Amino acid sequence: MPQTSSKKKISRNTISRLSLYLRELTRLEQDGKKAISSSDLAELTDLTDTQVRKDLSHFGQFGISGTGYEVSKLKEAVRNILGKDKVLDVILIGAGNLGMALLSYPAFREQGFSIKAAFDIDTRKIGNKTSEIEICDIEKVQEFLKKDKVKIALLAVPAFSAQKITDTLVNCGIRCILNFAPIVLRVPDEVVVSNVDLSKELEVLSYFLRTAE
Amino acid sequence: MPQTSSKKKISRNTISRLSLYLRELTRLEQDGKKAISSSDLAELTDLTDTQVRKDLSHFGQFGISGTGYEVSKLKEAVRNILGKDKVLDVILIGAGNLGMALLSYPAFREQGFSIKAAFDIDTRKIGNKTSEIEICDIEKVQEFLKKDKVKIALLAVPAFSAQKITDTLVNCGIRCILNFAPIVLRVPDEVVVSNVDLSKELEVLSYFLRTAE
DNA sequence: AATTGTGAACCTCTTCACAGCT
DNA sequence: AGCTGTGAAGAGGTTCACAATT
Repeated sequence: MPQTSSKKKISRNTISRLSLYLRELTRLEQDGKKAISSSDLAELTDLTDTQVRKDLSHFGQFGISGTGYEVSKLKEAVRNILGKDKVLDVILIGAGNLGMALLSYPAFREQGFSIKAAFDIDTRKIGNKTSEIEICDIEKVQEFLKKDKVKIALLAVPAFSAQKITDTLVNCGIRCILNFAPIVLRVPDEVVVSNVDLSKELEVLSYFLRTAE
Repeated sequence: MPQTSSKKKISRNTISRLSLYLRELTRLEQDGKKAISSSDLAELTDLTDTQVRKDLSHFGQFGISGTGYEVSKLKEAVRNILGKDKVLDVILIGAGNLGMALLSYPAFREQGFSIKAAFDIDTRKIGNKTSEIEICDIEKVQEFLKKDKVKIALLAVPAFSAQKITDTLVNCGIRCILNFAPIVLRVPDEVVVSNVDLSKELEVLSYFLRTAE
């Protein structure tokens, strides 16, 4: 099997932390900061200096001994690692309360994500327009994905219909799903799912609230 | 220091998984299922049977050798562990797009969480009512928390104001924060924060999309 | 003098393997 | 026979400690 570049498998936690670094580096650059040390970056992200250096070391050597990291250079490097050097196209499935909030969430565009289309099953919603995006019939998602090779889907539908739609999406070439439905999705190995589960997060808080008493 | 019960510290991941178990157990109970084995529960949550048993073993012995677990009994046990035997009161800070979506998110009430009040800084929004909740001036949150001892806050405000409001909330007795702002919040040790960071999740997907190519 | 990059040590979480229970 | 509960082993992730670099 031909291996393009890095052999070692990088953990999801490492990638999550890279995302935090990118956020802080972007702020630092805007604030006109030129250089930063691993310990200062750790301070900003509530991590340790070694953790920062170890994370970065998986992808190359970006620092200067005695000086630290050049902010804009490191920012670009992390952007590239995360695949954010180009705009990422996504589609939205489900135009309920949550879906509509996602549509009008300005941070998406600012962060380099572009919602190309939105779909819903509810005929009363179809045809509505928000933030330049028209809501289309879910039946047309297959047709859409045949033309437009979007790889990422935001899934904001009720739990009971999430698996069925997921199967369709995967069949049509979707490779990444950001799932808001409170259900464990079944997907082939090559498809990546991230879950945003508000109830789960609240239950975690609830547990720690109780144990702290 | 008097220790109520268990000494050992339970990891956040374990608690997250308990939340998944609770979800599936609730479904199983609704479907009329009486008993379930650790391997079947593992199948439903995409985990391993040993993981399920190990997680539960931290809190006691709930199963019957040779038979498995009684669904409704285990469900109640997990509910209690997570502190969901009583309704959990929360307040909402920030009534923008996301905040409003949270207000009208029916799953909250269904899952035993109750939004007691909502606050915003924007005078145009103050006074509006959604789902029986009136949006109040953020200036009144201190006064509110003096009377109503809510311990959990949903923080859906822009990143630039998140830390300042957090400081106020913590001073007024808030102990748990579900943070939607893309920023690492500084809080005292006794305060627990969970983060919901859409950009981070998308960046993780973006990374895995790129490496899969 | 300050800071990076990294092997080794350490720690935490997951999985194995099996004794013991129903 | 089937399944739980758990000590021990294994895997994975984090931190330590320091040589190397500017």
